[in-house]
Amino acid sequence: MTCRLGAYAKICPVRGHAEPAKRCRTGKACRRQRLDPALVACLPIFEKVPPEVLGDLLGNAVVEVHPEHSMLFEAGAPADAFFILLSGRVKLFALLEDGKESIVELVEPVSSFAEAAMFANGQFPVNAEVIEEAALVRVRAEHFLSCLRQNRDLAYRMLSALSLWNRRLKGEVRALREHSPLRRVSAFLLSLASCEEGEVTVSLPLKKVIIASRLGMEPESLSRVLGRLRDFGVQTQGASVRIQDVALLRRLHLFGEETAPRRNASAAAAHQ
Amino acid sequence: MTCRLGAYAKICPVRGHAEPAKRCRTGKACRRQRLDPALVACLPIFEKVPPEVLGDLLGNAVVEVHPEHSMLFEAGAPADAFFILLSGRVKLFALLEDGKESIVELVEPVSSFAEAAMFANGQFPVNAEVIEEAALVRVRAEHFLSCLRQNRDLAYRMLSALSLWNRRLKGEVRALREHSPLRRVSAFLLSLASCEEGEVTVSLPLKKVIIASRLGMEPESLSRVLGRLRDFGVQTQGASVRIQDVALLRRLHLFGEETAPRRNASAAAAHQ
DNA sequence: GTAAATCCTTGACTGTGGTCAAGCGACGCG
DNA sequence: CGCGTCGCTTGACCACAGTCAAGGATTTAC
Repeated sequence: MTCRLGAYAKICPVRGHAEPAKRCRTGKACRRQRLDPALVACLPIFEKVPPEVLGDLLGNAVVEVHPEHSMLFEAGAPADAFFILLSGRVKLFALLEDGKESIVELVEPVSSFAEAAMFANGQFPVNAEVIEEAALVRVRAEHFLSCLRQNRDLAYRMLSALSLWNRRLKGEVRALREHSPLRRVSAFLLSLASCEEGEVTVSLPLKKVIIASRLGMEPESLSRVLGRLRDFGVQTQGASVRIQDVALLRRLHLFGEETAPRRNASAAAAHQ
Repeated sequence: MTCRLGAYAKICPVRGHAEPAKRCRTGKACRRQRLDPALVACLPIFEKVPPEVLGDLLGNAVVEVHPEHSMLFEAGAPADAFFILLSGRVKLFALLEDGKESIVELVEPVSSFAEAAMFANGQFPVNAEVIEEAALVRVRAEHFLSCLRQNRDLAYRMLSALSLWNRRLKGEVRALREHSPLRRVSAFLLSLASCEEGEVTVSLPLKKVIIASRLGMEPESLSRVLGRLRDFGVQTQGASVRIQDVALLRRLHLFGEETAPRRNASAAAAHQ
């Protein structure tokens, strides 16, 4: 269905919610509010969890708003929970012998972290500190794991979803490493196309800035590539893209510009 | 420990075994030989499985050598196994209404496929055909899942490992999307460095061609970048790289070339 | 309605990564 | 020893993606 474009097939629907989970300005204490499960349903581990189960799984979790500089956990502490970052930023870091920090990762919304430690049933391997007022969901390991125990299917669903994500990400890495921007764009367009040949009109599911960044290029470059694709029968106007010949675009994607004859002449002729 | 370089920390040890699992030329029938668990221990799902358990888990699996064009499974068939490709190539594809194929993915060694379908306990969503004589391990779902059932810890270990891989891959995607080749190389070097500041000499764990491809660039570019890094106190000769000042390299990686003063003068002075 | 803002495109310029080609050192082999 | 291959570096060249800046196009606000 996606013709070797696995990487981009799943690109659009999820990730980066439009509204970054309203941030309530609090002083020091972390204010709490109920969590809408839909906000986290797109996370890899929850992707295959049925919505009605997800609520139970999270155990009426609340959103905690933590101010800057608050520590979420320290390395070595028992990993009795994992976290979902809805907005703000969190820094994961290790402390070296000489007291210096070594940043392991900057977590950005929306994503979970410390799940691995929880599953490993051990201790947090690093420290976590809020570096920008953050809305967080703390999921208690005890409850979470007991849900998994009661509902064996759940673990399998998560394994399945994570396997798929691994596959997707690997594909994306490959595409970024070895495909030109033009190929990445054509792959993206093809992943949107519903048919395998002939003409089709697709509508871009996101703003071009976002698409560009997902494809690893600047919006200007995306514009230019779309312009270059015009010679190959791809008309773009606004968010709707008309692909005159899906098979042609696919050849272009697979074999590059030389092998695919331009739609230039015919297109130009048709215009007049 | 890796200072925001998560993506590359795990780059070296695993992946792409030196010897691609000896390929025994067979006619049509698939010859079998015992499987060395060490060959597959590096796969994401098995990464955290203790070696002694891995043998049981695979249930004295054998390596089957399948000739080109053999079908491994068809879409819709019950997903009663998953596969590990040791050598050769396998094509995953869907069949469209009009009978045409749509390639979903080309699987390359060493990697597993169809695990997601097995975990989901359903049917294979696509067809799989060997397109280049392939050494494969077929892991029966029944046995595999019953192992998971008996040893609950196993599923958690796999969840943990897959979560970590997801994190790593996400990091790698980010690096490829938004870091310049120079930054990727410096990140790679820093991930090899054992200390956080001062001088250190690391030895490249792989051939430069391989490193270059992992970092998403041509070997020539890697050469040039290493050359440019010489101005910043990074001397390369052969596989050994001497980093004069790890902290300096880190600044370079984080903030770019402008902010990090060149080691040019001092280095040149030191040489004479 | 105009004005403002946002989104997108286009142009010009520059840096630089890919490509082709040659050169170099190390190593293995007859 | 010469010869080859192989891994790596260097140079020259060019295509092209990033950047800055300007100008449309479209939507939103007032």
